[in-house]
Amino acid sequence: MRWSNYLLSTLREAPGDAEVVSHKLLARAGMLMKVAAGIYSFTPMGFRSLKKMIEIVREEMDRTGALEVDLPIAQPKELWVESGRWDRYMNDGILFHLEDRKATEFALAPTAEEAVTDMVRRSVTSWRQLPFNLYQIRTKFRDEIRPRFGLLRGREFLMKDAYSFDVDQKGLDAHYVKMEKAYRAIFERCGLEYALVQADSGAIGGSASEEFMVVADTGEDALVFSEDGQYGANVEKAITAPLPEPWAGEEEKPFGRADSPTPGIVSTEGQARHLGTTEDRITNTMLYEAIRSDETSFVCAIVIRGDLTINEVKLPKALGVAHVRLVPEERLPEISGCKPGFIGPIGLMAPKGQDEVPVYVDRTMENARNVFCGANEDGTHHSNLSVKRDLKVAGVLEVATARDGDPSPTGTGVLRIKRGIEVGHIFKLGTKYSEAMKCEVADPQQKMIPLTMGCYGLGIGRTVAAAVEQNHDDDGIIWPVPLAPYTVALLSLQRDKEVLEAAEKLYTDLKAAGVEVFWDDRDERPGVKFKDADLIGFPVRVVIGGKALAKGVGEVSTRREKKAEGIAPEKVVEVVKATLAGGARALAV
RNA sequence: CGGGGCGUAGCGCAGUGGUAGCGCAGUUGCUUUGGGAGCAACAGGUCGGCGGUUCAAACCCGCCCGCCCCGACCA
Repeated sequence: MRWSNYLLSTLREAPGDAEVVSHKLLARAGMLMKVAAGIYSFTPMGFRSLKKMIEIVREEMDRTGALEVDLPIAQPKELWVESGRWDRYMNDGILFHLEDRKATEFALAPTAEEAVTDMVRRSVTSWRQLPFNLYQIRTKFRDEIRPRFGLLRGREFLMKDAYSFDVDQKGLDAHYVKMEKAYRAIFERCGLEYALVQADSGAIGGSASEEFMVVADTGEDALVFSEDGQYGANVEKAITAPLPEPWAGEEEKPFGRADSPTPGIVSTEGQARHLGTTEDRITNTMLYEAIRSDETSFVCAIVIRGDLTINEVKLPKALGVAHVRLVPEERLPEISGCKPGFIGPIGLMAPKGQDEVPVYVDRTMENARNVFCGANEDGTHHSNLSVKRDLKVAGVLEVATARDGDPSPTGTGVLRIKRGIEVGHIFKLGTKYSEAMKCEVADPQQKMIPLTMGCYGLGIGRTVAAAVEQNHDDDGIIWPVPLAPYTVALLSLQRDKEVLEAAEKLYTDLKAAGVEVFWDDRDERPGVKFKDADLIGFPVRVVIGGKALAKGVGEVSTRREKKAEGIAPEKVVEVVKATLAGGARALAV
């Protein structure tokens, strides 16, 4: 392709609303344009990279035997009511929805469990028809509360979603492993540094789930890794080995009722300093409203060490409820009798409809003794609390957030925290949707059984953006060869007959050799062409200019290394092909 | 949804009540031609929208819309 026949304009400066590198560079390179918050257009150049990604995913999915389908984006409300997700997503406010002229409601699908389950239940009646795995690559909609980071969190975005159907857990396990392998193949083909981590399964539901993360500082997710590489988890899910207990081996001292004044000091750090102790001896008591799936709720107290924070993703699961939220500050006095900072586990007053406020302690507090806790009176703490002696504990939970340096659950070494971009997520769904939507088949004993499902998402645009986050320098994008819009940029530096003829010949030869070449044949100065080629990030650059041509050579360089070598024109195609075959990391000469 | 900020030419920005500007990009001409050239001329604007105050509003006031950041929330 020749630039003079293309629609492409680069920008010297990034749009002011672009925040992350991938958005800035894709916009400057003229590949991507923002149309509204979280909604983007791909230009011809940008769409080529997106299509490369689509094809890689499609090839690897097909290789596993998965079957491509096309499910609707506009889905009738009744399907979503059937699965129970309409209310849930509407409450969260993230469901794009609309009405047709008869006021029938539709959702713009954020995922397609309902649609695919509906397709399957209309198609199967016998266990003999299983197993299979259905996938699609289509636009998804999520009215994110806060879209941000360019393509990394859009409201309209391209996603591959796959749904496996089996008669039993064993079949699901096999599908899950197959998908994990396919995802590894996909991200490896894209040349991305990625990690597989344990994850929370979130609103989709189900049991096991793991996330594929591209490691990048701009990532929204915090990831926890053991130093030996044996353990990796999203911080939402991560556990630690038991922490060292500061009170280990101590005798229990007599409980000191309200004997420790902490006037006006609400921070754990300040209280520890004031009381002459360390933060791990200060107990924080947090009051949460736990909301069950049937919308009933109760207030409970969570007791945790002052140097730790409660993980609000782990908490509802530990309590066996659907949701938690902190009790609003203005309601605290009616339950505790004091302001935040002085709340403690002893003497809480149950709100209406509740006999008592159950007190749960984090695992790290189970054996705590000789620690301070709030006295439910402003400016006052109790001293020498011993959990087993002084508290009526409703349960011991594992709800602390893992920290950098905490001991690894693998038993050796400590945990380290890195940031990552979630590009894929695989779930073992189980029978959640098949039961709700009566997607059943007859087993060999003629018993009707709900199908066991898995679901597997992969963000197409997000992965392309993640590739840019991971592969760029000050001058622009450095496309991994498999995702490059064109693999070779051909630059003709002057417009005299010799240069143009030599470039024309190379252009023809490269195309004939099956190389995707983008020829910058514009009437621009050399510097402009160099800058634009670097910005767009073609992995290999071929330059035809008066200087080198006078010596009878063209120049070939890689975007990554930027060291140009003079190559005889008849050798250029060969060198380019060899360089691309090696991933364009270094010139193959 | 809470807090903060922004909205002026394609992009980046200046302009605090009195003729709407600058840089880049664009068009034409001349010169230039190996890392975002120079000179000259030109073109391009409902100053986010609506309403108000005023002799006069990009600027002051009100309402609305859009966008960004922090937080809460979240496949």
